[in-house]
This record gives sequence, C-alpha cells and structure tokens, in this order.
Amino acid sequence: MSNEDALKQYDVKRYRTPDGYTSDIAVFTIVSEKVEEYKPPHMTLKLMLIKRSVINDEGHINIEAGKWALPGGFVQEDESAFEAAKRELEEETGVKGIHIKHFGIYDKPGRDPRGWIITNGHYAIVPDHSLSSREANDDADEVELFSIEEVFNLDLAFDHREIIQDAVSMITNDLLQTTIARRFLPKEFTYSELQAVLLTVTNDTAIASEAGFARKIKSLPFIKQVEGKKTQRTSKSPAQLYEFIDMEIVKPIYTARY
Amino acid sequence: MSNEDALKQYDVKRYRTPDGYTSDIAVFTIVSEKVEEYKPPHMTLKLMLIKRSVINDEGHINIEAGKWALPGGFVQEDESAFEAAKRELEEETGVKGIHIKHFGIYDKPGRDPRGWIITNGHYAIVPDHSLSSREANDDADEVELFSIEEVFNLDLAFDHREIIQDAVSMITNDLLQTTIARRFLPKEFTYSELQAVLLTVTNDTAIASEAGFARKIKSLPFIKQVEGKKTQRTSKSPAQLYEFIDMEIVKPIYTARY
DNA sequence: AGAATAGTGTCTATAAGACAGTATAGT
DNA sequence: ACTATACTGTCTTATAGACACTATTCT
Repeated sequence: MSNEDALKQYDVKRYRTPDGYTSDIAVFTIVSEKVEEYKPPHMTLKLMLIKRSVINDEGHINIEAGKWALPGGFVQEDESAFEAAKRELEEETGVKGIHIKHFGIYDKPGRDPRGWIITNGHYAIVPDHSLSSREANDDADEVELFSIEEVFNLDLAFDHREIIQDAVSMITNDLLQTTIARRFLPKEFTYSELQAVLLTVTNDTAIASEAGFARKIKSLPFIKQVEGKKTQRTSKSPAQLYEFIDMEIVKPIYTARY
Repeated sequence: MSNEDALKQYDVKRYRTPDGYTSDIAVFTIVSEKVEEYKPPHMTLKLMLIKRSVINDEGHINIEAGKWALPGGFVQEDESAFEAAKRELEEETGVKGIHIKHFGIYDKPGRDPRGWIITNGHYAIVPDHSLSSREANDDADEVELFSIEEVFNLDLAFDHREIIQDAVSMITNDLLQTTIARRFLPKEFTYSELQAVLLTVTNDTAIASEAGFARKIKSLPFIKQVEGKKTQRTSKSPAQLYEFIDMEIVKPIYTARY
C-alpha cells in the first residue's frame, strides 16, 4: 500500500531507456563593432561554436569530427540538464552567474548515430569580454564566434542546425518580448545602447528611429532613469543612463497599451 | 577517420544513463458555463487529471497511488517525447489533430522514487466535447476536470504541482501573446466568444470592456471578418463572425503598434 | 413592450510618427 | 567653428477609453 512496497515491485527495465542524456548550449554574445570613443555602438549578435576535434580526449576517433557544433556534454548523475549546462558553460568560459535558458529537447530517434541520445537545448547570454579567455579544449580544435548568417553556411554536426535555428528564434522573441536585453548590457545603459541590442534582431521602424526611441524609453514601465547620472561613452554630449526595473511583463497582442 | 570508425570505438556506457524517459500532458479545455440560448458564453479554463489507481495494470501496487496526476507514459523506442505525448493523448481522448506543445523538461535527480526518470511537460488544448468520451483506464481510477484554483488544493503525484504551475503560466502567456486562443474556438467565432476565452486567464480592462473589444477586434491584423456571416448563438441580435489569419506575430514590449 | 446582446457615435486624452530644431561638448 | 550624438518642440494623425446611444431579435 505504501510507496515502499510499490517500489519493490517496480521493474525499472520494463522500457527501453535512453543511451545518453546531454546538454548543449548556444552561447550568444553581442560584439560592439567600431568601438570608438564618443560613438554609439553598432552591435552584432554572435554565436560561439566549437570545431570538433578528430581525436577525442581518450585518443579515439571522434564522432562528427571536423564539423562545427554547439558546446555541450553529458549530464552527470547528480544534476539536472539545466545544471549541467551551467556547469559546462562555467568550465568553458570561466564565468559565473550567466543568464541561461532551456528552450527545447532534441530526442528524435536516429539524431545521433551513437544511439538514443537525448539532448537539451539551452541558450546563454554572455558579456562580450567573458569570451576573450576562451580556449580550445580536448574535444575541440577551435572555438570561434560567428554571426547568425555565417553560422548557417557552416558544416554543422548532428542536428545542431535545427537546434541553432530554434535558439535564434527563441532569443529573438525573448529580446523583443521580455527584458533579457538587459543581459547584454551593463546595469546602467543609454537609450542608444539598448537600441543597438534590439536592432541586432529586428528592424522595426519604431525601434530604429533615434528620436522616437529616445522618447519612448522614458515611458516604458519596466525602465527607469538613473536620476542625475549621465555618461559620455556614446557621445560627446552626455547621455542619460537608464536601468531595468524587475517586473513581469506580458503584453497581450489584443491590446495596445500596458 | 570516418564516422563508422568512430562509432566502433564509442562506448555507449561511459556515462550513467536515465532509467526512464516519459511524456506528461497537461490537457486543458475551456468549458462554457450556463450555455443557454442567445447568451454569450462564460468560460472557465479546466485541467484534466487522473487519479492514480492503487493496483496497476500488472497487478502490482502502484507508485504514488491515490494521488492526482497528469496523464502520461513512457516514450517508446521509435518515437520522440512529442510524438509519445500525441499518441497518449489520442489514446486517452480518441481525438486527433489536437494542439499540443512541449514546454519543459523535468529531470531533477530524485523527482521520481523509482529512479532517474525524466519527463517532458506538454500542454494540450482539446475542445470541450472531446473529453466527454473520456474514461478511466487501468492505471487510473478516475478522470476529472478541475479549475485552476481547485487543482492546487489537490494532493498531486511526483513533482506534478511544479509541472502544472509551469503549464498554466505557459498557456496563460501563449493565450495572450499568440493566437492559440483559436484552438479553443470554432473556426468562425464572435467577438464575445474570443473575449470569453481571453478572460479565463486575464482581467485586463481593455479586453474586458465589451464595446472596446468589439471595436478592437476589427483592427487586429491577425483576425478578419467573415464577410456577411453572422450567428445568433450568443445573442438574439445577430453577431458578426470572425476568423484568424495564419501569421507570425511578435509584439515587442518596446513599441505600441504592430 | 421588455430584455439582452451587439454594436456605433462622439468626445477627450494620450500617444505615435515625422521632421525640424536646439543642446552639449570634444576636436 | 565644426561635428556627431542626444535630445526637445511641434504638428498631424491615430488610437484608447469612457459612456451614451442605437439596432436587432426573441419572448
């Protein structure tokens, strides 16, 4: 009658079980191009990929060798896929406290020739500078940043093309419909910096307009001015600093106002 | 050098593998209350749960017996978790072509006392009438619909409380930010029917206002009038019918218009 | 006629969008 | 003075929101 009795009778091997359970991470960063003084940023969304080495860390020939792939690895026994993704990302970049989000599961039979291997798709947002310390490890020959257009011209391992497509569309949506843009920005930022982040994924005219966006940012309920604080990092004329307010935002498609 | 060589050397048992891989489904339906003639509907969002039986289909004592749980089951060898969810839902309700969406993975070590069992959370939207044919099966004593408030007062199996919370917040968001409301409605519907669906998850004043919503629906880019078609099912006065247009909608929180 | 739902008319306040113009400060 | 960015002024047009009013049809 108790759970203990039930457990004794439960045969864990009744069903076939997966041969592996892994986490992959689409590591996004936004690089500022033309970082001159007194210039507003022009930003590009980039994805970090690794080139799979021919010989793996045990001296064996690697599967899908030579192809570009998302970093990732096996989930350990005492952790969840999400925790594994966080751990692997920390190992890879050496950075803690990174924004990371699970967005999908990839479990189609045959997606990995080694067996029934299930992988979890995550995306992560890391600040530009965190990736400078990156280095190739045993499983990877090279580590490189690619723009979204470049990525889809590469020879990608496994079903990583599909995973990356999902990651890109997920982060695009999230950038526009949530406040995760903050993860690409310093705590305090100018209107043109936020604008530059959003313009990496949209060409919405309302966002692209300088004067319009400069005005709009002041009426957004989830952003507030940092009173009396200005910066000159984007122009000679001091620019007002803003910061995000922590709040849940759901903007229904059936209404126009907040 | 080839993938075949790599495969020969690959030891699938290097890492511990999960003991089970399952799919659970949060089956939502919206029931119209007070369905009188010539009345606009008043709707309530309900979730279907099953009560786990004490003895399972093999005559053994069942785990988490007597508790309420999401329907679900093991993913078979030749299918993905999503396909398993669809299959199980069809088996359960006898309805095909149901809207179903994967929203999360639940893999915390210890979430299931039987071992390292990973489950996939899906939500499904089924029309009211499809659930009338539901019946208890071997694993379930009872099948019942609960309102969202009722659900959280029940004794729920495993970590289904957490899964249900995620399902509810996901469907709430999706109802307001995507056009899935159409899955709760007939192909052609009146403004008050759409309004009733939305009001199951929000009390946004712009949506709750009759006159306002009746006007608003005409300017939404993803909904069009069915020219010249009216119905009297919601009132004595014939009401205009509308239908959804298939399109991608992303409404940025940084802008107000479409 | 009465009742209930489905709208429309109309007014006000607010916001968007366009575009010109001003402000600031480094070179 | 020049230049580039950061705004602000101002006008026009569109929409939201409120609330009264009309329209339709069954009972």
